[in-house]
Amino acid sequence: MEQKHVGIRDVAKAAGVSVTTVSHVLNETPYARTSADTRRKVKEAAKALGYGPNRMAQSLRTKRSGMIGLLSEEIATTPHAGRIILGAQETARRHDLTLVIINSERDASDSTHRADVDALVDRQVDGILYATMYHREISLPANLSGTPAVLIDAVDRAGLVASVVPDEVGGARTAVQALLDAGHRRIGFLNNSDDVPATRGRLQGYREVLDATGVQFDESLVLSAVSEPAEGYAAALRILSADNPPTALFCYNDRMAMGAYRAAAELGLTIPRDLSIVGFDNQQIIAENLHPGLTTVALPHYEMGAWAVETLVELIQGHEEHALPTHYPTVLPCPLVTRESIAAPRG
Amino acid sequence: MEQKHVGIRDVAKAAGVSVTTVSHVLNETPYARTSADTRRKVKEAAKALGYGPNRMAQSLRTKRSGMIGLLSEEIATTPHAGRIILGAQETARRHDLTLVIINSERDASDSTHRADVDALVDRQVDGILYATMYHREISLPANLSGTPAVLIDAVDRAGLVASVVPDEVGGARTAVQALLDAGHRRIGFLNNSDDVPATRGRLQGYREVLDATGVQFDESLVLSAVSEPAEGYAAALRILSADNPPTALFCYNDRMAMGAYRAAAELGLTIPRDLSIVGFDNQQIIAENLHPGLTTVALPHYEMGAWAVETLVELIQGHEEHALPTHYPTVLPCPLVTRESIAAPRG
DNA sequence: CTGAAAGCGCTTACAG
DNA sequence: CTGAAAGCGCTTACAG
Repeated sequence: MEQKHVGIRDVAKAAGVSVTTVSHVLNETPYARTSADTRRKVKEAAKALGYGPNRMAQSLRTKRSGMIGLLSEEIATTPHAGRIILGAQETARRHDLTLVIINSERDASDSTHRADVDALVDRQVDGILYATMYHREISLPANLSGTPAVLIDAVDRAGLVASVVPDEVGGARTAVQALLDAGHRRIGFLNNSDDVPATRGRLQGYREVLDATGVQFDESLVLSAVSEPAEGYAAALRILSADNPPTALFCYNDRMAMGAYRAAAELGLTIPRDLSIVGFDNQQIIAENLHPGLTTVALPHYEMGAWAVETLVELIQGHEEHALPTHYPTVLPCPLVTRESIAAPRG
Repeated sequence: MEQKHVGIRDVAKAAGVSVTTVSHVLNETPYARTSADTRRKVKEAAKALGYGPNRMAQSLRTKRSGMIGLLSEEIATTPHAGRIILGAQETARRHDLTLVIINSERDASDSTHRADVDALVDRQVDGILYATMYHREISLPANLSGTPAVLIDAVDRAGLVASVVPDEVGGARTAVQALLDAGHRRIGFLNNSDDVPATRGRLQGYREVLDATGVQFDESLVLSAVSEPAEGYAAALRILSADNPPTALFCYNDRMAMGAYRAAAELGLTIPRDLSIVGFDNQQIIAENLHPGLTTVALPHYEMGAWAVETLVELIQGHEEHALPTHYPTVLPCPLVTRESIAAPRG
């Protein structure tokens, strides 16, 4: 039906007015006064013709594309990423912004990253979101500096751009507190062996809350391993077979917790009767389907995506005064998701 | 640094030539002859100024935006979706196309879908990819008809637009054949209870390969349930506790297989010694981390994304002659991923 | 081999 | 309250 593109001129002709007037009524230009009758005629003509303004032409004229770019490392292939996209997209839509997503490989070269940024800049995006697949410290492509930007789940080594990350310390405190509240005092920690912010933050939270409760920190209760089920299994087996084993385990993530479940089963330990476990990440498919369901701490992916867009919008509009100094990353809470893997210690 | 936008005029000025010439050398216009010296000067000036053409201005002029839209239902939140995006994006990049992703809610209204299509059309995308979160039959928004489009993991009820789906029948044949090859003859099938193409196709494949092998179809061996771990567990418990239970289970998906593993464990059955299991989907986190690893059939998500973009590019370029009649959906193979859950039946 | 000029579809001072 | 005209940054016949 709309074989040939219908433009603002067609609407003007149909309504018997000038294109100027059509533009004013369709955009509801605040200072432009138009008669009710004219407005009606224009709107009717536009609807009848199925007119939609050519956004590229608009952008060219207004210097605002209404698009923001989301540059992400492997985001499309990592399980949590979807919620970042969702949070960003729903928020973007609320601001009438279209999200353009570019997925780069995890270990892409600097020049690839620069090319991705250039692609976005050439497309005149109004701002850029830069997301990593897990909480990391990164250096940004130099050509990003000309465009408003915010980092998601990452902090800028140079401390120049706004960023939002999960509250690793607080999340760990929450998780361990749940164990303490249930009465546990010997709490093992299966930590990640990578030197990333989450590793350090979760250890810090673990220690802080133990301190606050007056429980002596016991180094032998903390094991580091690759944060996957197989390694979590091995580490759990080791710690649970030791003398004076812990009555509860705080796992760096749900994947390691998955391994810990298997270790417990092999050792004849029933969860949570003989062993309480708390995870981190709230990775749906794991936490919901382990038996019993895994109590864990959720990462605020959706919220980070939403926050990032809100902040980007402020940057674009030049309301930076409202924003905090960008070198302090914004930290979002990690709430506890209670299922059935925690009980009081035996006896 | 690049405070004010550098345009083609700046390059022309710096190189001491006209904008026409700059355009020709930068775009390598085939019929335009330029001296080697001019080309060098232009390229140097462009690089020195960090010039990148304004894609919106280009598009406005050329009527080709170089963008294709990916409209998806919940794609960002479903575990497999990432691979569709990845396949589509890598292929798009190879064709110098930018992918614009719009995520719509699963049960969005028709008007929301229309609005999403309009958003893409207003942005002048050259074509649209429409993806669903699992193999489905759908009706397309009417306003899609003006734009080249291809469906991913979905077929058009009206049979008008090109589409690509997994070979459900073939995948099921492959899965069941693996069980037959191991020597099983009593093979249970835990099917999905939803009336979707995968349910029908996988049942068909199961029957076909049984027939081909001369194994009598036994209705009591086929159970239908919600395709989740809990229901898979219940169904497996039921079928394995019956008289003359099957020696192997073909599960509609890995999630149900996950439940079947638990049922087997409770029944004291060791996999694969006492019971062989084959799944469908190759959902990484499940299939890899179940013990023993789950042999399953992979869905060609990446390939569907890639195929869809290739086909869309042909449609855009008007090479439809190459394409098959669009009312036959293209079907892509589902290969077996062998792990450790299949062995010969006991005794 | 090179350049002047029209025009893609809009918005926006500006004039009336 | 309404409209003629300039111009956003490019590409592309066309002329030379």
